[in-house]
Amino acid sequence: MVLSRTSQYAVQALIYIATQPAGEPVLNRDIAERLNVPAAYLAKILQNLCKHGPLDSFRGRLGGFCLREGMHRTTLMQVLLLTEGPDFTKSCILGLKECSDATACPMHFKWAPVKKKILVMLNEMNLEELAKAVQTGKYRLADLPASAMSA
Amino acid sequence: MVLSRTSQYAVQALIYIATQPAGEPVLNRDIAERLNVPAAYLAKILQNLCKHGPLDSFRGRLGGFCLREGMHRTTLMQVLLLTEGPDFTKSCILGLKECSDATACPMHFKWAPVKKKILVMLNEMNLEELAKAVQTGKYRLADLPASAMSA
DNA sequence: ATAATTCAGGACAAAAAAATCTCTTAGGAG
DNA sequence: CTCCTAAGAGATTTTTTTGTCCTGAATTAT
Repeated sequence: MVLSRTSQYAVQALIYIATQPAGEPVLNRDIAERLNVPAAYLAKILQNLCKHGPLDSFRGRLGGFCLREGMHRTTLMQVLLLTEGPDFTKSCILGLKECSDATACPMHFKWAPVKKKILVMLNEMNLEELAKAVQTGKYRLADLPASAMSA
Repeated sequence: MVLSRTSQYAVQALIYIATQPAGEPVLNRDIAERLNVPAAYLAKILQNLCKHGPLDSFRGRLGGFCLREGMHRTTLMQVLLLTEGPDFTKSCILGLKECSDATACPMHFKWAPVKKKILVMLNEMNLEELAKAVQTGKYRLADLPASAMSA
């Protein structure tokens, strides 16, 4: 329901990075291990988030990925527009190309307000908040991590 | 966002069948044409809806697909549990296997009420209602059908 | 009976999504 | 300067989803 694996990995990774000390790059390898996600695949996703999104990358020793300056407030909506594509918010639940108040599918008027709620929620949630939630220890970013918890 | 193509086709087809006179089987070919959907693929989906769902099928001349007796009130939730699988309602937005109030992902408590609304909506919408909406002519089931409208 | 029609069912093919591999490029440390 | 490390980038593979094809079984009209 709702998100592609790619988007899920992206969001998880960004939240994880946001939990780490700003300015200290996080290794792809460590993120992948922590989230229990394929490292090579995650690398592609992070690459993309660097090109068009809130991430910055550094090569070589002490390299890794960081949130760019001021990007802690990046919303999930902004992330998902990158990972799911720009039509993310527009799609009709029945898959019609054209579905608006004027040309509506039979679910449109029931679905529209619910969809609105989803979009509001995604616009309200940002990485910093989510990271803080994780840092309380009450929430988990991945299934039974098996490895170390962060400070 | 939200539904697989398979589910979209299934819902569209069921609504279309529900708009047709009860007891008069509708041809797969006609549904596919009306919805502008690949016929052979739709056939598989309808087959599945016959085995486990609200549809009934008849072979030979005068054959086709009908809603079973009493199945006009089938909800979208019932349909989607078939097409998306029984875990449809359980899935975590971040993809965690385990995500409940006790073991929550960082989005869980924001997402849960919205998800609830989606599930309520899906439980409230049934084929009969949706079919009636379509019959008013104010809603469309497919993109620019090009072929005939039903009576 | 026979032919025509329609769904059933399995094998197969194409496309998309997810995941892997390999090599290159850049940066830091000795 | 050289080596090591980590991301960049492209090709490739695997898996899943979507879509096609063909043959068989059931039903009905002739």
